[in-house]
Amino acid sequence: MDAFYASVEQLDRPELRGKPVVVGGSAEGRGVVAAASYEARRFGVRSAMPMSRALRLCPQAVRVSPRFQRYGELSRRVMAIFRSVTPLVEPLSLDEAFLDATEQAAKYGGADGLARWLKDEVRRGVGLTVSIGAGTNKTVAKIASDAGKPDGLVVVATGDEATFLAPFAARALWGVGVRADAALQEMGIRTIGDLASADAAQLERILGSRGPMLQKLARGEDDRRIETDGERKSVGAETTFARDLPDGEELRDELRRVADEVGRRLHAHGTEARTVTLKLRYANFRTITRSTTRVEPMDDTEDIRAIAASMLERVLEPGDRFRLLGIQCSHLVEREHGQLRLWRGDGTRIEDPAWRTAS
DNA sequence: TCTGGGGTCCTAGGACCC
DNA sequence: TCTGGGGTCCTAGGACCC
Repeated sequence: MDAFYASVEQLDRPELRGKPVVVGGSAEGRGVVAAASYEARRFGVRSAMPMSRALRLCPQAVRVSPRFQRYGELSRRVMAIFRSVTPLVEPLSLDEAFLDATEQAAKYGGADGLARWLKDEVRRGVGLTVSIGAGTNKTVAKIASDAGKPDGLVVVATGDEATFLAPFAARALWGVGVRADAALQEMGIRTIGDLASADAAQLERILGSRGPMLQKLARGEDDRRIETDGERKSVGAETTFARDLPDGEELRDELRRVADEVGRRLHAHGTEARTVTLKLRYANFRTITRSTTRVEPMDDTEDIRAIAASMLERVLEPGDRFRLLGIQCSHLVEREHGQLRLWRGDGTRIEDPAWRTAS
């Protein structure tokens, strides 16, 4: 989707159409930009930018707080349109998905025809524009969709993969972030084409074990499948305070609030968790995590809060000030209400399907 | 200019087991 | 008296994605 959150706001509030819209937290609350409309991007406003800076660049921009529930609704409708074409849909986020339509494309007159049909359906059914990239693998499709934004449609023919990718910045490749990009630049590698032809040994020294894989992707060789059954592995919540907090009542209140939120989300997902991780960011931005794992899964907010609180106790030093506190739960286990649970002497759970049948 | 919040995956070291 | 090799699990940190 194009500038998804901002586009949804412009869809729901016609008075915002044609205007610079920036979705994100407030500048006073240390918010950053989650999405910027194309009108705002013309002023240099970008995602992940501090809101204070965004509003300096574009003072006339309308700032809107995110409404994730609403974005989720529209996302589900878009994904449903995708699934009406093929069951092989892999959502990457609320606003992006891979589709494997190898079997279905011919029915629509090929990749181009299918892409046009999808764009029309989304515009008609949801009222938003979508950019589509088509190709023989994920890397090519992804970069093709970025290349055409907004409202784009780029189809890369079979056999043209490496040639198509070569001129794009290495940073455009999935898995090359700021760090890897900086290291590559130092080696004189700027484009995907440079990466494709770089010395393999040198690349591995710089990127480690990811080197060979990234080089394969850069050459247009990518045989990753569409994964339709992505199971959630963690549930968490975190909050950045409007101002740095010392240890005290306020910090304890925040910890309680975050624990409540995590407990609520855990419940909503119908899961319990064996591991609780406390995340703290100091005023100087240094971030630490502390985790504890229990044999028995927990979903009780009070348990989560107590565990997080005791970990906080253990790291606190006089004079510490924090800007962020978060709690993540992992090692998720499906919740079984009211069902008898059996445990072995060593603390492991009896989950043998044969035992379940026998019971 | 001053850095969100939701995640995933990987690595390295250490405890522990046989 | 000195220390293998296979494995799993946990912890902490960090890169990366949208």
